[in-house]
Amino acid sequence: VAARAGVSVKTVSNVVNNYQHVTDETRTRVRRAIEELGYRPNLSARHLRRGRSGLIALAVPRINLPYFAELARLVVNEAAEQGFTVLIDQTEGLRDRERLFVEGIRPQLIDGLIFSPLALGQEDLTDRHDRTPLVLLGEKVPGGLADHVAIDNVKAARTATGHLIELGRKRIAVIGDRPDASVGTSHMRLEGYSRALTDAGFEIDPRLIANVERFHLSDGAEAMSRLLELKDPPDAVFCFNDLLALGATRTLLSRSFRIPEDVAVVGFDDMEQSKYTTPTLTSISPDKEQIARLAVTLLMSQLNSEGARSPREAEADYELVVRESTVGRGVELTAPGSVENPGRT
Amino acid sequence: VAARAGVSVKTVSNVVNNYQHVTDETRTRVRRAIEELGYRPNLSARHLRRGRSGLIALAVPRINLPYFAELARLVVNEAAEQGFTVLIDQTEGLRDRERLFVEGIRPQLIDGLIFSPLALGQEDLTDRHDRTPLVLLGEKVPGGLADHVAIDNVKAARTATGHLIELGRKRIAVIGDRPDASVGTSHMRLEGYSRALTDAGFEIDPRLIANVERFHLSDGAEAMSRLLELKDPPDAVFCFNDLLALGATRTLLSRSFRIPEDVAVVGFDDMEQSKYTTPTLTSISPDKEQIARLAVTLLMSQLNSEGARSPREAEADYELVVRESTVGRGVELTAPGSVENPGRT
DNA sequence: CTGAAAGCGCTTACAG
DNA sequence: CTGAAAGCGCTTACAG
Repeated sequence: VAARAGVSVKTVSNVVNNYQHVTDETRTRVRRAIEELGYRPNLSARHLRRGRSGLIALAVPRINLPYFAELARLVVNEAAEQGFTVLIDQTEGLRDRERLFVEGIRPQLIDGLIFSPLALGQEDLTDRHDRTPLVLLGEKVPGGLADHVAIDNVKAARTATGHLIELGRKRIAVIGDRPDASVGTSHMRLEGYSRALTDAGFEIDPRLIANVERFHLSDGAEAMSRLLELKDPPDAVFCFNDLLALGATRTLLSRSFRIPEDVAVVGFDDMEQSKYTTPTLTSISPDKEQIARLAVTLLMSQLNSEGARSPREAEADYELVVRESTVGRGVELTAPGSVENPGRT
Repeated sequence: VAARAGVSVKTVSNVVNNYQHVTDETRTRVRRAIEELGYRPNLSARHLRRGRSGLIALAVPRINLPYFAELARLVVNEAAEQGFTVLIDQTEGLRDRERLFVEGIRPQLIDGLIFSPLALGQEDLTDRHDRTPLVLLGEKVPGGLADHVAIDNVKAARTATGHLIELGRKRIAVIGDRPDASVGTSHMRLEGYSRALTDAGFEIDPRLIANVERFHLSDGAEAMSRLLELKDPPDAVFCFNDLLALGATRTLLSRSFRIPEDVAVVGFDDMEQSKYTTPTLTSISPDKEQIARLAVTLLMSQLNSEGARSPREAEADYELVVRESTVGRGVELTAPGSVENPGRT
């Protein structure tokens, strides 16, 4: 290597890696040599030798979905602070692809995986051969087989539904049930919705539960259309994410329903743009920064623990951000949105 | 390695890499051995030996901005088809960070870089020591120093402005000038705007040119506020991206201006959600899929060409998607948006 | 504080 | 069709 530009290989290595025991003078001499020769250490070689690559993967259904895009941004930043680089995998929410990633599609290249599954089942984790440290996000896979970060979805859905009840809404619909995904986020949010209604002495009307294939704009728009066809249509709708809510909003406004006067709308995720839609969208806002931080921290703790550590659960905070879609322009203040019901204390 | 599970190292390698000259029987025997031992090839070692990592980086200002999120999705998919994995860098649009990435922050780890710069200057490319293949996106850096993919921004801006002129608008404002960025996208779009006006015999009123710090929602909202304070406010506004347009829309609607009756709005980028806002947003829609494909293709061609190849320019198509924000509900058809003026033929 | 050597786990000419 | 060996470019005990 650039050894003959001054001293020995060892010394160069010491300088490059900022180790001790090098005279200041030698250090500058080596630095200059590196500069002159345009030397760049080969990271693949370093990885091979160190047994660690400094790469982690983030696997999400689709990176362009606002929630995942925002999360990706935070994970990339958080990882960078720990000296790690993030590479992106897209599962499309397909079970087969999700299994592939959990099984380790890039053997021994990545040091860890942060994974937001949609369809993964417990048995996929039990079968797991790959030993890459894993942190699961959001969707809870039963069995406690891996580290997991999420907010309390049941409680959050209760908060959202409770908000609508407090506003005096009587027929509260929900968009986002996915009956096929027996376990998971949808299920927990539906549970929270049901509990809130029951607690308030409401009956649960199954016709007000609209299911969807995916959590996209078009699904929300279509589901809302179906709800409006009921002979006794809803006066409020709780959507399991903001995209569904925007889709529903579109349907409502294009049919000249007023929001919130005729139908109040609540979303989930609090994506960036929900502050700027018309009306601005009331939404459950998970602390995404905290989620990203917890995920990276848990991953690092796995990396630094010898052997298998017992899996950990971490719960992130959330809050309900109240905006025009439930309370109208009346309370529109200068602030972008008032806050109510913190996730935990 | 798993050699003693059957034959020799060479044979195992042949099997793993799907080479010829292995009996079917041997092949299955080796496969079984691999399975039994749970063997995973070490990719770092392979990279070191092959001199190629199969990793490419995508550097964008922020991964959560809808345009870049959508682009990232397509680049990741396109790269995956070529057997490459994408890792994400965020520059925040800061010149110093952009220089860092162009200089090669991960020496010899990535095989190539797809880079969407905001602040990079010609001299940053001239000084470049790093030899990693590079493809620039969007922002054109003069000097023809690297491969480059973009749409014709001048022409696209002309199309957008021309659309407003055809609709009979007289005072057409623009949001998105960035006077400090002397060269670049903003500049070209402003140029297209000016030409369209001049061609139509309009005078250019500098008070109708609103500049912004960044291309975010809040910048659009603020710029629109400023334009509305003019004693002769605009009856149309062309925003240099959809986020600016949504911010402007928010300001307009919250002050009870009607879109498009009072003010027509055109955006740029045609992000997913612009089909579902109220009103839906007329926007210049670059062919993002084509951009991603061209970018990856150019990168691969650099990888496969021995020595330095002379830089190439590739132009992607665009179209103007006309929606409610310029023509109102009247023409709302069943289709998500009609199309006008293809980018090129 | 520094030098010479081994080894991380692959792949690939080179013989056989 | 297969075996034994060299080498990718680092880092790191091990001597000195």
